[in-house]
Amino acid sequence: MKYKILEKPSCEDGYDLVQEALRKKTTILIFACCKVSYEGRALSELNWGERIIMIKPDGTFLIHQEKKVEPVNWQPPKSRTRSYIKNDNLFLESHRRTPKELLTVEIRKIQFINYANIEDFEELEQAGYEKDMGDMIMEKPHMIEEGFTPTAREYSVEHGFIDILGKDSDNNLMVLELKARKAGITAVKQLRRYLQDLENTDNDYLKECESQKKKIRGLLVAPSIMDDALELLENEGIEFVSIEPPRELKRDKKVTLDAF
Amino acid sequence: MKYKILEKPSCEDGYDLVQEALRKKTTILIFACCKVSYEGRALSELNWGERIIMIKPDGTFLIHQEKKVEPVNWQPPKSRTRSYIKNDNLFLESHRRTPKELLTVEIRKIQFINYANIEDFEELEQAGYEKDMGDMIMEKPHMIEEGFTPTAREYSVEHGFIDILGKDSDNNLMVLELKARKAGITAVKQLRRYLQDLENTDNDYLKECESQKKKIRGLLVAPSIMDDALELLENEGIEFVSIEPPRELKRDKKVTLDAF
DNA sequence: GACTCAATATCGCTC
DNA sequence: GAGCGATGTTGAGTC
Repeated sequence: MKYKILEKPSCEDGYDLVQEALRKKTTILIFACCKVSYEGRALSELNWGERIIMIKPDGTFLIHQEKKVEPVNWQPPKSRTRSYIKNDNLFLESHRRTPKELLTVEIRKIQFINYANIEDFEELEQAGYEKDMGDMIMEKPHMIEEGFTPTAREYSVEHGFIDILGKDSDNNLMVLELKARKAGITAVKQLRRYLQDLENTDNDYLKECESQKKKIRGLLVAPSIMDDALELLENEGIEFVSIEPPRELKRDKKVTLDAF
Repeated sequence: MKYKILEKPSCEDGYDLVQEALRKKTTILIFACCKVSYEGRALSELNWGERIIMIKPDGTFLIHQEKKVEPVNWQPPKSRTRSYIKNDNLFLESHRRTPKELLTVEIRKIQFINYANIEDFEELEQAGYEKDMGDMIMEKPHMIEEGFTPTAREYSVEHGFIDILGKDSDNNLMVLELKARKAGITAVKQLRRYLQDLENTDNDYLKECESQKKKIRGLLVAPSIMDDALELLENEGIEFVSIEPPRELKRDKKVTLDAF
């Protein structure tokens, strides 16, 4: 059966449906008056009120109030759900091992409850992120400037990773910090710290640069930059390169490639 | 009416129910075969498949697949939902102004659809966070050590805010960095940066400290600490104080206080 | 499993 | 509305 719905069932009938749904590994939706308590990484209590409960076949457990994107309480995938009747109420428990977390829902009045056998074989295709930008720049380094040659990606320094490291046509070292959205002052500070890290590092290549009087150029690469960030960047002698993150889905790309 | 459910309705009937639900500002749940596209801060496409759609009266729009805690696509509160019929299919659009974002769902087969008038006047009560730790330490400073006196909270320095600033019994300056969970190396680095910031700041009190040969003590306060963080901390001459975040709900506290 | 980093992060708070 | 920090962040990739 694809799905089953019970309207205003007793807690006992609700319990039977939950058991059936868990056995069949289906997705459960409940609209009910409930009370919620959580203990684990933190501690929380939510008094009686109506909410929507969703339990997914992967163990995910969500409780939504009528506001906000985020669930008021939840458990992550691989949590174990069990249910029982106590004092005529329906209890749902979701348990996680590491870290030890327990979510307990006490239901006293079910408005409706259902389970659904979801058939979905598709995955989200997306674009427009920092990684896509990095991929694009590695493929087409001339987007940064003529003669730019990337030499490393995710290059580790004291305070983090430099997104892209490379050389310009004069063999100056170039340090690229990528942002997929409008760059703020934090992005400039981050890049500044990486540049300091590089200067403090004992690195043969850098020593060679120094002996040849090569510069280290810092470049912030983003679609746009905030005013205060631009000011700090100019004071620090860092350059700004405006590049939009690629807005092309892989599927579109694949289609384009297939055409040739 | 508290709620309404339609099983396997036509897209036209589904459209009517959506319109009614939007007018009544209720929460909508739909289990249907749909196709989703999003364009805004990023870009995404999700091909035909069955999902659960939730639209809340605050404008929140969620699309859940059968896995994960996070929705596969969504819009935040205050988004505007509209619906229409095109090519015999039901379209749902959720639009946001700033930043400009559009989520479009095309539904070709509805398994069930309902709206629910949720009554919920409760808010989540929680404990076990960094803020609770700070409150506790401000109330009971001797938890840090005998003679500790807090002087400021959220004290602003170049790279951020010092959680708690204070003095020990010898009038040495104490800089506390709080973490509600196991402290990692980033917490130590953060504290180290704040200490550097303080030393670089032109501050009368600090000058006075210097003239009196007072020290600046950095303290990382957390329930526990990772090995590498402990190593760095010891090298930096920073102290570690183990304190568990308070696990007491405000309601419990209130009851306790009322008892006296 | 632990660690690191990005995210359409979301959310609450301050300015 | 922008900016900043915390989050039971989640999720993905790497080691």
